[in-house]
Amino acid sequence: MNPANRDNDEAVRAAGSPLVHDFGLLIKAATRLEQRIDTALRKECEVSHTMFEVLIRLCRKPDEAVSQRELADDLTLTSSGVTRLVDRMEGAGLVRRVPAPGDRRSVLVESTDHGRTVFLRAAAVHARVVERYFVAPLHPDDYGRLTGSLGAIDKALRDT
Amino acid sequence: MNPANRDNDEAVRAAGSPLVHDFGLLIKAATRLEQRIDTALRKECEVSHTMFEVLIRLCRKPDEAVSQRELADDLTLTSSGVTRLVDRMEGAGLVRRVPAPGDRRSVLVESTDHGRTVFLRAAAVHARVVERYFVAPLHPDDYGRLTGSLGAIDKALRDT
DNA sequence: AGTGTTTTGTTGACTGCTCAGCAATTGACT
DNA sequence: AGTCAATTGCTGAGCAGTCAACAAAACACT
Repeated sequence: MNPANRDNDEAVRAAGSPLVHDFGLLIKAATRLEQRIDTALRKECEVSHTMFEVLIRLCRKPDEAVSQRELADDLTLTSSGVTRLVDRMEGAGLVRRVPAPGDRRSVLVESTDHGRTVFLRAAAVHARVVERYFVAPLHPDDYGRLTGSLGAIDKALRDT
Repeated sequence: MNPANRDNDEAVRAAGSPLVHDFGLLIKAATRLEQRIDTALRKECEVSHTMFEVLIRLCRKPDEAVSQRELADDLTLTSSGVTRLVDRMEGAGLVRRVPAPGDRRSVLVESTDHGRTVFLRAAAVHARVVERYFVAPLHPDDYGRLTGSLGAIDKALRDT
């Protein structure tokens, strides 16, 4: 058998490996899930999923202002990505930039009243989709294991 | 208590809900995982993660040519996204377009020899990252449950 | 106090996708 | 055969992010 054929067979084997398939499943499920949420939020609340994630972070504690850097880390975005995201959200009246007391480089972002109102409507849409495609398909005792596993993966990623 | 305060409290409660957190974990873990793979593949093999996924699909069976439509469905992309992706991959010599016998609208895509070579190198990189951040962090018996759960979620998404 | 390093956010140029609109081909139904 | 609908891929325009380069402020260390 010549080398080209060996390569070919090896490629076929590698492409069919269960690890490749399982990992693909994670990426695909997450992608599809995010797309569902995003289109639902855009249609019903005129907010993108990313904006919704910002609002989650901002509404977690009352009157909590969060620096753009912190947002970037939380959302796995670059700082310039956050700059532009906050630009759009500010334009839509969802958030407001305020200077950070004690650090004149930093910019804090806080939710407006309108932002909180939109967040509440969006949270209902979000809950509906999550319930339907994330909770309902799972056996009840698999749910806890799934989140535990995801937590372990996330930890491994953050630790390095 | 006035309505504004009630909204505020409700927003705080919604933002802190465990479902919101757990779902965020899934999205975040998948995003970070994909970013790792993508940067590793770009650095070591000069291929994006999306291109790698195309090669997986094309190398699964020897000499299997796949239509662009099929690729679009598999990768959760639009057809125009695939058009442009295949343009770039063709430019890089990884794949080749061939006319579909029996349907003059459709375009089949097949891997070149160079595509298979690159795929083999990329598969090694992919395996390394997946092993480290997807397999290693999990308890062995959680792995099977995780993929089962992901399969159930993916099925629910595809069925509707 | 002064100097080099790090952190923070912004900007210009680019990438990789989407959406809307299109032409070509195919299929479905009389 | 003839028409109307659906499918397939392509293109222009636009959006949401990246990266590289930057200025301003803060920090570290003599």
